[in-house]
Amino acid sequence: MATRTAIKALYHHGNLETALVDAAIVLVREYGPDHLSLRAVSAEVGVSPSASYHHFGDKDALVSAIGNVLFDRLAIMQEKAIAKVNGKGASASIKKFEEMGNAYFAWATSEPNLYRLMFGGFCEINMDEHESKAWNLLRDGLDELAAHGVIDKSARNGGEVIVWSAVHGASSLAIEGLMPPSDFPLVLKSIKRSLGIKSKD
Amino acid sequence: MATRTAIKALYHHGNLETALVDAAIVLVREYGPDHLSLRAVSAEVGVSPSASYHHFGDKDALVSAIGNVLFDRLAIMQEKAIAKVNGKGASASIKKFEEMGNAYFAWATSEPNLYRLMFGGFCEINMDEHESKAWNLLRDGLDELAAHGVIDKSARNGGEVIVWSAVHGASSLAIEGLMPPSDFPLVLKSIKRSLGIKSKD
DNA sequence: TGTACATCAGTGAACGCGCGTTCACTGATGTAC
DNA sequence: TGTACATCAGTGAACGCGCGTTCACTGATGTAC
Repeated sequence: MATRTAIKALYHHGNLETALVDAAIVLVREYGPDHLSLRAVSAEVGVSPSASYHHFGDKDALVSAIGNVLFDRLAIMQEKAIAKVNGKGASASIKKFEEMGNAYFAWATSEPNLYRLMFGGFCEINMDEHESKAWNLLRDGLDELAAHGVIDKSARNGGEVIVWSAVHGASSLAIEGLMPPSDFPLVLKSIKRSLGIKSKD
Repeated sequence: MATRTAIKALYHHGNLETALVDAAIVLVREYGPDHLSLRAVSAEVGVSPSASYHHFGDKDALVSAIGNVLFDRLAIMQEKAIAKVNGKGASASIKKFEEMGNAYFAWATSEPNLYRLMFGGFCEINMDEHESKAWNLLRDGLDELAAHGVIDKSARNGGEVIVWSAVHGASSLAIEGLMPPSDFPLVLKSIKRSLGIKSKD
């Protein structure tokens, strides 16, 4: 029954929690992490401001939920980029590693406001769940490089921190207009050099 | 005359602009860059909210002023750190370079809220004046390394972006609890490796 | 040195606004018999 | 299958608040003569 469904859609939402998070992401993307308000998010979804309180204890809880979703999305973008790389040898593992970095940087710079929310101290990030998703990608990538003998043990050790620092730093500086995005290849090359991966160019 | 001075101190401030910026920094340091309000800043100084408008066109102008002052302070900290290094040879230039990085990281992690204001998209940074102060320090440091033959031309090229990305990234990740501060030496070592500077340890 | 006056640097009341959060409520849904 | 009722997922009005900004104003200061 169309009426039934329409009423249901209007009244008992069914997916309010997800809808609120999605709407919040739309608003953050547009107006920035400061300037986010529960009332605006509720209005965007078409629900009363107080409805949110059935799903989130307070505004901070919503913001943290957003943060965790964004970490997921970023990781998914990276996974897609890796999946596009064909082959299995040492050079494929290098290519995957590069594409992971490129995907990260591309996502960050194309979504500056979302990236600011993630890393600007706005949200509590659930380390166990989401940091480790980003972290695991990086760890696996480095492990693969090590397994193919592309990097040695001493470079493997602490590689995650080294790589993430450089890529995150470049993303952040580019977003804030302190580094031209076109310089990212330089940063990527320096990361490879610091890990002992020879550049082809 | 004491009375005269007291009245003057109360009324015509003389240094309101500076006082507002200083008070704002105190408040940002404590409560974060979001949560800064012109009214709170004015109250902190002991002046009416509208007084600020004789010195700053709007809130954003004050925030940008803060940002520029903070970039200065950070650069000054680094200059102090460099100044403590004795000697003139190649190894002194390496030591200076390391201390510059350490000073940057130490300042950032000890003032997370100030650092967030600088790099969180809150303020317009006056590139010509202040970015170049940070930039010039880095440029000079790298030039000195090159002059002493510690790094070669290909490493010198683009060195600023590479170093700043890594150090800024590590600072930001540490502040957000995504990297233990004790890992910074690893990052510093990797920077040196990527520039071709041999680690002593 | 004293006075008149322009300018400077503040005051304080008021504006309209959007915010987070609360509360008593009610319509829709699911379940037990 | 039908009914009674508990629970779920919303409504909407209201709260008190702090905000950025404006405006007409006034006391203090500096300057010209």
